[in-house]
Amino acid sequence: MSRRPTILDVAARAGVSKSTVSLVLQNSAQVKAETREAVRAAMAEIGYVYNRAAAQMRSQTAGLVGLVINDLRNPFFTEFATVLQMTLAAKGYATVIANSDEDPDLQAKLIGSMIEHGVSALVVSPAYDDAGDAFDQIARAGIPAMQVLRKTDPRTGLFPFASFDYAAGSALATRHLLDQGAKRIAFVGGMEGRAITEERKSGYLAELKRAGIAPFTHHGRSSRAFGVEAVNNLPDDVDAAVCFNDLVALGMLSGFARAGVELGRDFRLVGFDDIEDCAQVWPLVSSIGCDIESFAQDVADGLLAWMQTGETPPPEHRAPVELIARTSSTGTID
Amino acid sequence: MSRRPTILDVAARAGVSKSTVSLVLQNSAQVKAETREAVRAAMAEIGYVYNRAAAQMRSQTAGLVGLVINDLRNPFFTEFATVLQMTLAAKGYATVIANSDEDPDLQAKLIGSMIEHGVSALVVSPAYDDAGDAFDQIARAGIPAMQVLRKTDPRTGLFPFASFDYAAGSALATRHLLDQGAKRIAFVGGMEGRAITEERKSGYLAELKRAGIAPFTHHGRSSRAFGVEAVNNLPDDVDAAVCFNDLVALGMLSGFARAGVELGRDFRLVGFDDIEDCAQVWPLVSSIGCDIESFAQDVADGLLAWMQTGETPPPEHRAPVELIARTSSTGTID
DNA sequence: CTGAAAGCGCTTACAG
DNA sequence: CTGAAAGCGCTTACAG
Repeated sequence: MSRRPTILDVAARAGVSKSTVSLVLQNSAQVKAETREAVRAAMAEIGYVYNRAAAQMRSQTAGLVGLVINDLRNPFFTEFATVLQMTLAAKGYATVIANSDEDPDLQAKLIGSMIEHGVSALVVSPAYDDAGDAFDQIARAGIPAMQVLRKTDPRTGLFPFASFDYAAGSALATRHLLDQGAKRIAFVGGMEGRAITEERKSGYLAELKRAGIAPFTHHGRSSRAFGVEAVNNLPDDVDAAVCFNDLVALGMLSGFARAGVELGRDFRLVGFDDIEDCAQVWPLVSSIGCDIESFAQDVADGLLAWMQTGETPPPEHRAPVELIARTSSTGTID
Repeated sequence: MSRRPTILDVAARAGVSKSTVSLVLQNSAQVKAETREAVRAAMAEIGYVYNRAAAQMRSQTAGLVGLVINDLRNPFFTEFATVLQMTLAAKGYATVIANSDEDPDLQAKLIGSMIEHGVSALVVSPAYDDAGDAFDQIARAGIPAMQVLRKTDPRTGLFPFASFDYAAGSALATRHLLDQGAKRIAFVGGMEGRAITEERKSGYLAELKRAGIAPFTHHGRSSRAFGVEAVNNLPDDVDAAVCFNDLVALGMLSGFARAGVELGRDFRLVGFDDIEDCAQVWPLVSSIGCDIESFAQDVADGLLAWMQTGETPPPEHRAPVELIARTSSTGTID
């Protein structure tokens, strides 16, 4: 039990040269099947473990992908991270995951650390208010990197942006609420001025304009807590709401439950993202479904192609969304 | 813009030898402050990026920690993973995170990959039904590794186990429900026979025995969906429940809301884990608080000590838990 | 299809 | 406090 065995030990054991062992490790077709088997057997016998650091140093590629997320505790991002990690793992890439916790300085540090670790590519759902350091760093390192779900760097040629068609989503939600007979619809949640808030609001505003109804927006944090409080901060004539996201909608659901207001009858609600909870609370919460699983897979596939063939993903990709109408907006039970 | 600069380029620029540059990189005290500054300046000027693969190869340490989680989508584990990652990042370690999705084969592959990447330590919340491959692999590699929240390998000397004092938790919950006047208390959720289920059940069984009341257990998956259905599968005289976890409790909450049963009055409920949602749904859900944030920090600290000083954590650590009584069991509003 | 040689970018004793 | 030299374990042309 001295040191870990190396390819030299494997070579000695199998009676071949170390180059041959290296070729076997890379599944090269130029090694005879028989030789390959002998080498594999030798590896198993002596308990050889591939040393990626050495390989990485020589070949300049680590089989490592970095993922930096602004809020990893948000189930929407967790699901994204999980599917991305699993898809990449299936292709032989390990994923270094980090939560920037909406902190641009931490984000810059994390990205720097990942670059040092030699990640082959990065996926970033960026914190807002970044001074540009994060992506400048990546640009200097010349690593393929994508912006997902949030865009903070305008260089989408360099850092392609992938997200959902949020404007279409809120338009769908608004039209649906009007169809259900809503007279005055509020838009609740989301920090004013942020790109994602404005996108999600734009479809709502467009539909209301078309219907000749005045909008009412109540902005704020995208949390359950904000949703709970929002219930008490709406004008009396508001009888429906499009929420910035499901967390806000779920918070409003709790607030209304507490206040004895029956959702789907006294008030109509549509969330955004269709996280799992929407179908598991009562009343069931209508939402704009963003198929995060397919989205994460698409991102993974695009990234793999980029790393392997050099083919850059399109500068902007908008995944389709759909309305999932449930009790909170229809009042019907299923 | 040819290749990335190396310490040789930095040395040339700063007018020192490459050893000096290396020492500066390691914050060695033997370099004069003045020299250090000159070297740092040179690095910044030429855009030097530390190459960890090379360092790792020579020093045999990567500054990388592996985290393998059986279900990364579960908010309890997400929180754990997030805090662990952030604590390690603050100490200069990057974290490779992977979701084994309860699949022992995938788990073995992921651990193998992490070992190849040269992780300095591993933290595993293992999938059940592992044939032992996972930890055997780690044992062979001789890497510090901890089992957290679930124990599947009995070698706690080699793989220390850290978790919460679950038995005390369910005893607390049961006693509390009895104090509230519950006559017949069920234990709902958790797969029968699994260590964690049996632990969480043991305190419940002990308290009921003490009170001379017959237990009623309804086992099953630890999901909201199971909780929703469980509501319809309890004997009529059951008027309270200790749930295996909060997901089950939240599912039951939805089920009762749908059935028009008022929690805290018609039925009393205590969950387990005290995830964020408990305080944000309505009625508020009582739960056994497991301070996952402190726990994750303790695990991180223990692991850092182990890596740095070789001091092994205790074979078994049980973090204390507390009862958080809320509306679902007390019927009172705050 | 296989072998001998060079080199990836660092760290680590060792001399000075 | 600083410099010259060896070597970590692979991959990569290049010969054969």
